Amino acid sequence: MAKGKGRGSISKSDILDAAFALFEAEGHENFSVRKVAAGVNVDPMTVLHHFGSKRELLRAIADRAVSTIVIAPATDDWRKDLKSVGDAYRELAMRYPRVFRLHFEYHGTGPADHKSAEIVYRAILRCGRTEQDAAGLGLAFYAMVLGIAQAETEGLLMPITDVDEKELMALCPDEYRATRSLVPSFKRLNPTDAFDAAIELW
Amino acid sequence: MAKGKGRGSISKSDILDAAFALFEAEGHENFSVRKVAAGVNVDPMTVLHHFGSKRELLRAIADRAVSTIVIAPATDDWRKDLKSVGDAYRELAMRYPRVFRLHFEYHGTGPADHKSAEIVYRAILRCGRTEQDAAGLGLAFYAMVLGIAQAETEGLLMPITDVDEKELMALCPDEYRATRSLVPSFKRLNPTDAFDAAIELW
DNA sequence: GATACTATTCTACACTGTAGAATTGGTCAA
DNA sequence: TTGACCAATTCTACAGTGTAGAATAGTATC
Repeated sequence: MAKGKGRGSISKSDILDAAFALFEAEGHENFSVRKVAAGVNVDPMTVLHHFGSKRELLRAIADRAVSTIVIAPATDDWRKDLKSVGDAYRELAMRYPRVFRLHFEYHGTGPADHKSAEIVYRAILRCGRTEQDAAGLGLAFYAMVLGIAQAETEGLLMPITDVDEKELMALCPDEYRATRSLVPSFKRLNPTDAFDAAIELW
Repeated sequence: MAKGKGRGSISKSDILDAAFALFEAEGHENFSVRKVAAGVNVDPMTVLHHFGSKRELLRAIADRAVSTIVIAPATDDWRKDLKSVGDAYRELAMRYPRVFRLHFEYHGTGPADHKSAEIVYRAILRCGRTEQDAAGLGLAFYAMVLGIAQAETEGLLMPITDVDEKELMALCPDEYRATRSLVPSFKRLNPTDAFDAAIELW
């Protein structure tokens, strides 16, 4: 069963596989180079030899996640295109919620992938924006999509809990009139609907 | 000069001050309980005694940042209100770029503060949304604002560098037509204008 | 076979968070 | 004043971290 310890018995991508799985299973805090190494029965320094440093290993994990995004090709409906890019990122976030955070850490909030960026820019240009506006709006769109996707993984774009409800209802009734009036809506919040509503703004 | 080492010579909030400053100066990676302790000439365990754990100390740092936000009171112009909430978060992000990240970690992407949330919900309700839409849009607005603020701290909502320009111009001219056509606009991108344009959508 | 090279492991170091015990100093009751 | 109690502080120790640098093993080229 045990693979020999000789050279080549474990490849760089095997290590990345294990690292990715470990990160997604254990989260950032409990992730360590040594655990990755133990998982593939290899010396910790072997991991570093292949990836240079823990930081670069994490970057590789983030890149691997992004590379699994599937974007639908552009259509003739620009809003639909925006939505499908957004959906792709949301889907990624739900699939790998923990790894998704790394994306923020290593790519900030900009387009990590030229292909999806092109779709976004094309869509925004097509709805009659100036080029200067389109540049800024494109990045803003990304920021929104990633923000929403992350909110979803954190459980913030979900129906509020009873505890939350109590907290909100404890607020001063006329100082927090709007907040309180929305409590029933927060209770039946649907992430997908919320996301769609946000896309409708564009 | 040296404060006595007796009890009470260093308060919990002194420690928090030092921790905050250290985090903002050194970043998440180089932050440690032991360094905080050394900075105020105290045993590391004293720090933990006051805050329970490193994690809770970080949470306290994040809370302290959020508590410095100054939100302009609501006006009769709802869009102006949205903008001023957004500006407040952007300003916070620019003031404490490193600590700002913690906000993501500990509050996700939802409203950390009921006061600013109330302004947002009130604004969105006032422009004729249904309550169900307003609930989702309110959270989406937050996600966008925090996303943009973070993008700005990462240098992504800035004019692109010559290196970036080269990379973009190396893309296939007709597959990436939109991206390439926007390059001049990316070069003279103004973060504030971009943010304003995004607010205009609402 | 000798050489060169690269993947892998071994060893060691400085650093981390924090559990648990020991100590110090202040406060209040007797 | 003495003693008891308690909270703030420090001490000690431990298991774990990333990784630099040296040692080793295994493969490919001459």
